[in-house]
Amino acid sequence: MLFLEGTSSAHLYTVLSGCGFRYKLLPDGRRQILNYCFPGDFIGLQGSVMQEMQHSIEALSDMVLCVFQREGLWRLFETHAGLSFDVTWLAARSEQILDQQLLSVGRRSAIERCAHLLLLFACRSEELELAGAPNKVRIAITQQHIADTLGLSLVHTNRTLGRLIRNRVIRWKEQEFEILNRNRLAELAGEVETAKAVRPLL
Amino acid sequence: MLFLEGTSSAHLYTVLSGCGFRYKLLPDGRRQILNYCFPGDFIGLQGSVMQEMQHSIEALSDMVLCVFQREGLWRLFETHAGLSFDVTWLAARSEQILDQQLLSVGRRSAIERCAHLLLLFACRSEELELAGAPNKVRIAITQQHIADTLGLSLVHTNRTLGRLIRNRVIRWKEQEFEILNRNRLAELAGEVETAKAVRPLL
DNA sequence: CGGAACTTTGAGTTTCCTCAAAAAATGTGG
DNA sequence: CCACATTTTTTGAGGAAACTCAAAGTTCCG
Repeated sequence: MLFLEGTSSAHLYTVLSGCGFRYKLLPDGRRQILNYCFPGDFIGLQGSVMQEMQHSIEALSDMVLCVFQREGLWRLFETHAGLSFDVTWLAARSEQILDQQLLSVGRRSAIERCAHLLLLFACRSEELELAGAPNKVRIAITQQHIADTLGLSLVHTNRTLGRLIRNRVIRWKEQEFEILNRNRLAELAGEVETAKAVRPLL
Repeated sequence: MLFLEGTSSAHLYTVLSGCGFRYKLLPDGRRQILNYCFPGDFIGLQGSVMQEMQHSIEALSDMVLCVFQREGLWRLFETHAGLSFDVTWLAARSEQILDQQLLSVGRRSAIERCAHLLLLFACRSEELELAGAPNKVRIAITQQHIADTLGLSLVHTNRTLGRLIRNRVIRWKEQEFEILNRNRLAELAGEVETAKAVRPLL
């Protein structure tokens, strides 16, 4: 599944299962991943509200989406105050996550960025109760995805993750990583873990 | 004027005049500016919707704000579908700008970041019709602000801007800069200028 | 006029990048 | 289950972008 930037997609989606990510490209191919979309997330609000999408979306695993008609958004606001409030809640929340990423990419070192991202994945995973075991996160990404999320090169990302692995802060096997030393990770990220917010169910 | 992170501000604001910026700090003082707030922008949606603000705000000039009660937001959704739609529109728009910044900070070189930011300022300034002369932007920021917006050090920012000035791409005097070669700037930024969106007036 | 804030420049260092290639894992068809 | 192609991870080496420290100019402002 793939939506391309610039297309005026007529739809809004809610992720029911699976996950994917939003990203932007520069003309020469450099890619920046903006955020990840997990179940419960809303996709396409920008495209619904603005003229066209300014980003692209790609799936990491099979996704099941609930589709809304774009024109329906306006009707939703007229007739379902509660739901439209939730839409706005989700928008505010994803803005918060973007804020965090921007802080990370702008001001944290490579190892701090990795620590913060892994912690973010862990938090979201727990929030969704996707987690089988605690501190284990199952997500189908490659190191290239991590590099493009953190604004680092693939090679440097690999070396930095390697450092975390060698120091027994995390473990990384196949499509899953495990946090061995959460305190150390939080210390590196330099941020208090975010209080879990009650998420509305759309 | 200053709002501190973590405080549970009971208010929502619309900027009527003046401008400011949102930012986050790391424990050791590193600062990342998230975005700038110009007239018409909405401040505090996150704080209204989530438990507390995760960022701080600082004014660059005297600001006149229109204050809403936080509890009023829910009532607004119930009674004024049109206005609540606009609130969401503004949220989607600021998310778009955050996306752009994230791309910039993550994947552009120092000179590309500067070019992109200057262009962004110019676009917003024109959109607001604050601009006296075309290609002139009046904004009360220091190079430290630019550095903290772009995730660069002050020294490197200074050298990079110096390069743009020496090459007659821009001019910089006091609280105002002028774009001398807009094409070159756009070329460096590597992005088509965004189509102007019709902004709702709150 | 003097102090504070901001800009500019120099010098040396570090982080992160690119290029290149090997090793390991994954997937595919026979 | 194996041979082969592809993708992903890992390692080495050298280079460039950006950083830090330090200090000198400038401008701003009371």
